[in-house]
Amino acid sequence: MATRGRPGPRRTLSEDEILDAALVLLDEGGPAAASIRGIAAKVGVAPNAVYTYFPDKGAVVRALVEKLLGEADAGEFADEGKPWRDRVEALAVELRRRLVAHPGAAALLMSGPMDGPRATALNERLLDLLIGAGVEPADAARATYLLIVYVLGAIALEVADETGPGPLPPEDDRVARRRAGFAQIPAEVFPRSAAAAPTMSRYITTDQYLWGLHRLLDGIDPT
Amino acid sequence: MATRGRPGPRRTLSEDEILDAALVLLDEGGPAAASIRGIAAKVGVAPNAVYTYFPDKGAVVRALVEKLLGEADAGEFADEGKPWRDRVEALAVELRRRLVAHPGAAALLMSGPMDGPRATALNERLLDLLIGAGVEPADAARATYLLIVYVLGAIALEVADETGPGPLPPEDDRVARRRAGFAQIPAEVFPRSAAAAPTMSRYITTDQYLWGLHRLLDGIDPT
DNA sequence: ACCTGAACACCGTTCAAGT
DNA sequence: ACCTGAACACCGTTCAAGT
Repeated sequence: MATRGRPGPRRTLSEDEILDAALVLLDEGGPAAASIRGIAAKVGVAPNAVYTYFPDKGAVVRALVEKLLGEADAGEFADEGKPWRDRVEALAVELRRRLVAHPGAAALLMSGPMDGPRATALNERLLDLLIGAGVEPADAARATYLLIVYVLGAIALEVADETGPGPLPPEDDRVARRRAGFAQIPAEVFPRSAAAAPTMSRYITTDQYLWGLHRLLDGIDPT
Repeated sequence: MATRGRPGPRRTLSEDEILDAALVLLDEGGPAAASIRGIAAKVGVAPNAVYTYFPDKGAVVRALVEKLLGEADAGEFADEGKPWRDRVEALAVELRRRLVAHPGAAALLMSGPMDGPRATALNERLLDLLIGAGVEPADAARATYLLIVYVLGAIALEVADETGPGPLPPEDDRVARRRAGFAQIPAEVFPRSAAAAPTMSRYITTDQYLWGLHRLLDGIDPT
């Protein structure tokens, strides 16, 4: 559906260039840096030129979240030859890997409804996989949502732990910093938590993430 | 530890008054309304007077989240006579009820690390409960985190679904609105999702929330 | 110690104008 | 159609001053 009328002087930008600029700013400087004015400066136009491509800032954020979700929706979990648990695990790991690479953007994940086409595609993939595994369709729908809540919740909590801008430090460093924090818990007031501090400091690791995922799959497993 | 020197002209405010004002603004006008300037106007001081009580806006938000978490950490789930599953359920329901009553504030839940005293108290309570139920301490720590991820993730996704300011409409209305939205899913592209639309529209209900919680408890249950 | 007025360096967004 | 300059109504935060 080509629009009528003259094509205009030129189209110096594209939606994707704007989203890429927003993501880079988010990665480098955190949420404050990803302003409309910052994005415009990054791509070399006046601030209000952005409004030619997106109606408002919320639309930019929504499009960025969608784009990130879409990029994660691919990979080995599509291999129908593998056991369904392995495929779910592959998807969960891939989603986490991609989103944690952009902590500033990942923090925006749950800032709006998940109703875009990419989110629906993710839902569809998981639904299909679970039904293929023998889960009753109605239960598969609920289980899909449960999985999405867990995966996105775990990722959101993980990146929420990181304060400033810049990329996420290596897992080991983050665990060490948490351990130092948990060491401050007063054992007189919170004896259980103080005793569990070594375990708690590993919450943000891949193995805790997978442990949780499998406890959840245990509750879903139709066999 | 009383501070030395003269007491000052007067202390017209308290931390709690500021947090209450912030919560009311958040409830009525959404995140944009809960500005430092808005809060100051609401409590009748100049904008910068707020900085006598909190070092910056982030501290106000963190304190508000902590306060909300603390308020939810109470109730019947403390009854040690009841089965542990019922107690976890009571806590989960209470947390959701209280947080969903303030959707604007609930959206801030995962915007920072959960390391305050109220969050630790919640952790302690759950840990104690699970260990009392016979779960191995190391597993209990992991299970506690799993439960927190699920509960907060589900609540965050639920309130993310609501766009504007004002209180959350009744559950029935929200379900109806979602059903209308899901009805738009193209069945040719997403056959599974389109077929599951009636189930999906109920994701934000109490029974789906509890269903997910119990699938998760099934994976944790030591018996 | 606590509060105020004024200012600084930002925002998102709109509008009229240019091509 | 697309972009610009200028402006509007906001932000969070700081500073010097008052009591």
